Amino acid sequence: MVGLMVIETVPRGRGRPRQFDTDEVLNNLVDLFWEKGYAAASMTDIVEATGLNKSSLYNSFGSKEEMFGLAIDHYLSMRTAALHGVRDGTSGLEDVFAFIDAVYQESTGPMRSRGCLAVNSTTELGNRDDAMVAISARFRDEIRTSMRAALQRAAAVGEIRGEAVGHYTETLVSFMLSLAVIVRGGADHSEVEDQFAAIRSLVDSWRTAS
Amino acid sequence: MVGLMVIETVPRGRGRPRQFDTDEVLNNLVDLFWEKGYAAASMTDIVEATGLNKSSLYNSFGSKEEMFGLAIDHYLSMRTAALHGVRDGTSGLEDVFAFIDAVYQESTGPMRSRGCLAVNSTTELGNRDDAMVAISARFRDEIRTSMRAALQRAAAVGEIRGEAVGHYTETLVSFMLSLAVIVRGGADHSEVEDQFAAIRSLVDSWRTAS
DNA sequence: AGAATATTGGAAGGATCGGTAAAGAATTCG
DNA sequence: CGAATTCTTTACCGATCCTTCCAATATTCT
Repeated sequence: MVGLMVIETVPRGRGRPRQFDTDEVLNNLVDLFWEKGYAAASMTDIVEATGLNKSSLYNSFGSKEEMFGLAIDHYLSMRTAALHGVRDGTSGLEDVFAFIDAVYQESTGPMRSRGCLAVNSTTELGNRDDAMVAISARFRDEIRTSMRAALQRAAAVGEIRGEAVGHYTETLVSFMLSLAVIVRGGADHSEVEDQFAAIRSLVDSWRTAS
Repeated sequence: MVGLMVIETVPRGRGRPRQFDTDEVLNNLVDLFWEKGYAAASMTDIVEATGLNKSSLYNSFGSKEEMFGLAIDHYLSMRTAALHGVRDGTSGLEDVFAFIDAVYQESTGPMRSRGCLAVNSTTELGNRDDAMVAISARFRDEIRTSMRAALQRAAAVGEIRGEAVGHYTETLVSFMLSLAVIVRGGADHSEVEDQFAAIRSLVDSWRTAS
């Protein structure tokens, strides 16, 4: 099959090859901005976090603002990939519960105090930068679309009422965003537990009597 | 009636009296940090926003960090005052709906892009500063307590199921926090509208058949 | 009026901010 | 090998960061 080769082999240009892995640098950038936010992360922090020289960073990734943009994009890609598990699942409410469980794992894991990079960035830069507004909207839409897909499957098999899918979707989006805030705020275990108990109970209450 | 005078008359000290109103300065600080966040608000911004001289600010309010603390406290007092309307109301679900309406007004008003200072600060500084963690917790608890009080009144008169008050409370907290994120993120009118439609529909669904 | 007290204004402080220019090192192509 | 190209290193830039100091100003108490 002679087809379109989407992913080219890495073009080994003429000059000196890079001594770092772009994806690894991106991950380090994500971690840094996730932890400290945009403004509080200095170029010195970036140099330390990536292990690269300042000039190498500017040459390869542009300004701090551009690095942040790349980091956010990278983060969103990861999140989107995770969300597609729910969106493209095969069951209905079961997929929703599985997703909630996954979020629960992260919300009680060692990285919990970082919250969500998208939410953190939205509240830090949301009203100042048009690009950030677009990214924020895309992030919420990604959640929304995935939740709705699962809920529509649930409605299709009669697990829940079809007319309520819209409201239910918004409710799930709401829980996801607020959890990011709560976890980032250093809430203790019981408070997080209460939130998850509430959302699980709520989703469960959506089941039709059948 | 000879009693304890809690509020003394303002002690007019010996020297030159202040030429500014402390409360007004505090309001200006709140507005600034609300709009720009902590890190992005420079001392120059603070000077401009308050109209005071830099030295006057340091003399009367301490460092930038202390000013931020005072601003957050001030903000929380205002929020708490507003929440006590719900907490100490006389009806049940009706008070909840009234509160939702009030939040709706703010979420669609001219200041909507500021979101909530407490939420913004939580996501910006939440995991770095113990004092911020405490303030974040206090803020959430304030909402939680008020919502629970209203829901308990609702349960007492049979509007809703008493066993569900806990879960319902968490759900309302969740909506309040996520709305702050959504609004701050520059969401368009329809998205905000969808969120409110969902929460109103949800609360309405809590009503017992009776 | 004079001493005491407090705020105000402006200038300057060291540190750190994000960013850049130029030389050195490593690799590929002719 | 030598030219061309690219990345890395080092040093440095002006601007801005938050903060402090000190003299000038304004008010109250004696």
